[in-house]
Amino acid sequence: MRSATTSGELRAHNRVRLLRAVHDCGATRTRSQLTRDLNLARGTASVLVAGLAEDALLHEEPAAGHTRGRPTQVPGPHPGGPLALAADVREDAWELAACELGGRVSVLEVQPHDGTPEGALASLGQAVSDHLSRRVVGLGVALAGPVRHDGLVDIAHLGWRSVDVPRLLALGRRASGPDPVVVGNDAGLAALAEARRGRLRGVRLGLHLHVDFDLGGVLVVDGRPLDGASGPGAEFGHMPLGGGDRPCACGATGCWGQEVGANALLRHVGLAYGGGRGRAQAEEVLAGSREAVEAGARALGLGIAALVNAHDPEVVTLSGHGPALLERAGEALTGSCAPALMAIRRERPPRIEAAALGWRGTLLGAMESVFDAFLTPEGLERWRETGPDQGADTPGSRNVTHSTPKQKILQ
Amino acid sequence: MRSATTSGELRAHNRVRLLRAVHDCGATRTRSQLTRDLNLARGTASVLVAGLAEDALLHEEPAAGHTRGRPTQVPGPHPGGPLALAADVREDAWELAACELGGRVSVLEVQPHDGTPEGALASLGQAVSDHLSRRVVGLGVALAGPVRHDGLVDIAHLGWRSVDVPRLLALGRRASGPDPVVVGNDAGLAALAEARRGRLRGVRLGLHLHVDFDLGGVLVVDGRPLDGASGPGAEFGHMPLGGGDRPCACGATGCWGQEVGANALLRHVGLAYGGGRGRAQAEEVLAGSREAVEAGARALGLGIAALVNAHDPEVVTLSGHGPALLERAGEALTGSCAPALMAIRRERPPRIEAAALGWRGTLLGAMESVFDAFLTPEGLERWRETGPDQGADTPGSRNVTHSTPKQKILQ
DNA sequence: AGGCTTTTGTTCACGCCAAGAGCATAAGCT
DNA sequence: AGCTTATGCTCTTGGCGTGAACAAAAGCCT
Repeated sequence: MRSATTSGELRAHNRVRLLRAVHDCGATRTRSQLTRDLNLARGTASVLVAGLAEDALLHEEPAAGHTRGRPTQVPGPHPGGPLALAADVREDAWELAACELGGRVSVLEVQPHDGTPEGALASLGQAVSDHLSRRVVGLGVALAGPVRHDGLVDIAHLGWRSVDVPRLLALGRRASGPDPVVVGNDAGLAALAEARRGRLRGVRLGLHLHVDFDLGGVLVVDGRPLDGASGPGAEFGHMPLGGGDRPCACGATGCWGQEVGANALLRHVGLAYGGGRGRAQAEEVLAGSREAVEAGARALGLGIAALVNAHDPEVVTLSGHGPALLERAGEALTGSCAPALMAIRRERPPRIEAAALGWRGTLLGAMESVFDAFLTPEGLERWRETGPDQGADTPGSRNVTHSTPKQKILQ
Repeated sequence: MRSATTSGELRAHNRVRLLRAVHDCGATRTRSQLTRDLNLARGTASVLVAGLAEDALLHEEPAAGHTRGRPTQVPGPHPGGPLALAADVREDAWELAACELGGRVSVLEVQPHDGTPEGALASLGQAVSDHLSRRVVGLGVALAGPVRHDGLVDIAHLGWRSVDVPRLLALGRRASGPDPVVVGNDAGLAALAEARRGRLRGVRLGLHLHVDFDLGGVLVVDGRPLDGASGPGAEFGHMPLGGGDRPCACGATGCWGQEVGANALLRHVGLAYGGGRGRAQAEEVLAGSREAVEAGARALGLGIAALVNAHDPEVVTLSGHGPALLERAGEALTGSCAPALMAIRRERPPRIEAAALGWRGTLLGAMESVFDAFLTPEGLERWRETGPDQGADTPGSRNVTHSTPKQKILQ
């Protein structure tokens, strides 16, 4: 968030701070707590809350437990307030959910698909279209592959090459779709969710690794996954850290991800792998074959050591199949990790933990990415202009200018 | 910089913005340019500049070339303004310099030392003490090894183990030393300098690699090198990216830095290496042995490819011996880099460039690290309180409270 | 039950800040 | 010498957060 330089921007800035605080705590904190936490005067908080309530962004409800003193209120999502649509697209199905401010998720639809870009995205686009309303402030889509800033996606194991996700989503949709449409990869979005509502909360530098068929990972800096120059990063799986030397579908050789994910497990026990099939079998291997699991865990530990040497994160979190590897072969993991650490890192090695949000993280991350775009001075200003819930409470009391047209933001 | 939330902080914030703009451009821009660039009203700029001039932070001089209209002024360092002390400690000598706002450097002393922590740091501490004055707003020290947040430093090739740099610097110094004392490693500081005054200026995500005896490297995010949890990062040299499998002095195996720096060059031609000796010979090898140079360049390129896969930086900059490797064996470098890239990275690979500041970067980075601490609302407030150039221009015109004591900040 | 204490919300006067208009200034240009 | 142009300065204006005074709404105590 760019910081305020004029007194006018101050107000917008404080509106965002308050709304973000409500969102980040899941609408659990009372107004008086928020006032203290944000270092506001009570009077300022009054004005801010009143303004946000009038704009259908907040709605206060009485707090549950009291002690003494005048009872305080808990600001939470407004019944007519903003909604983020979030979609998680996996190899054989997608899931679409609506999320309100504060993070409450309602699953709207789950549908299988045939794995082709068109098959997966056209049906999702239709579902998105069905659930559009003035309340929708954006769509976040999680996909299992590298995403470029222009929305093009490659998913090697599904054979997706430079797939234009926003365009395919728009098939059969009415004129104006959700705005913005944020496309991100599963590992990066899982990391984002973990940073906001999981184990990486409050962590200045964390490392998140997401184990699915492949391995994805990112650094989380000050609560935000680190983007690359041409798109979200999250490609730690394509460094040669696992000790192998297989050619990888990505075009490089010896990629770490080749040795760690579900594909590696399947390969290890001689099953067919690749193409995005075999989730069920992989889970059987994970439960059954100690040897395959330990091999994966060792490769995971080896790479973690290299990344810890280089980046010195405070915590390493694992999502997807990662927690299972940690639970069933934790000693193999740490046993391969420790000797590969620099001596000075061994004194205080980072914690290696299961992510708090598990597989749900990718969907929650898609939601957070939408709210990240919304919870800005610009996002709130647009909400005011497009005017949801117009005139219901206070007819004619506002001078709304319906001037600025919606603008497409892709990242 | 934490952003303003009250109207009082607004002024402090804008003072910082203006001063930072003057510093970052090297005191070249005119007041009218700055006013436009920072989106200030002319009146606001007037007040800000007047205030900063009264506090002995800025001094305006007439601009050189005019066109039409009333001539404008160029704000630059005040003759009694803040000075940053910056030291570059190498294996056999140190250099101490004083830097004014805007970045002009005056070398104060250069002295050889015996390579021991005491030998190097006591004499440097004495020199620092000799040049202390009320104008000094901090000391930055660049060292060739990992630094922890508490100021402890390890330099494997010099045998420094958990050396308490601030303490040794204080030997024989009078009661109050410079404040803050910022200790950083050479690669990280070179990256910082490059981010502010070199090729990484304005780059959102860059990768900087510093080749000396070993190899150091960091990501530069939004103009700042990425710190680790327990200290500045800059340890990319200790990932297994170079294709070797030698045990490293750091305690791990196969470290990339083993294959790239001056030590690797010396080893490649059968000369003694390690212990921080052999800078002259290494430069001869660099000039003479094509084979050794190409081996180093290949290892460098291989690691760069892995890092580009993972992080997707916009530019990769090389300092120390890096530019020589690039110049004398650029094809070997790119030849080993390209095939190790993911296919999607090959389409638009990042530029690999020599750093603009060369070996000077470490010293300049040490300076920037001091100004980074100073150019904050807190830093400027302290300057006001400790009151440089008190009452010279405007005796008794200010109500200065000499209350807040100096406070030690180490990082 | 009634009064007291405690905490929170509301209102308003105040001070501070940046914006912006009007005017002054100092050059180049004709 | 007078005009044009860009910049600096000053003063008024509107907006914002602060903090004090007051009101409100509960729990607590006698």
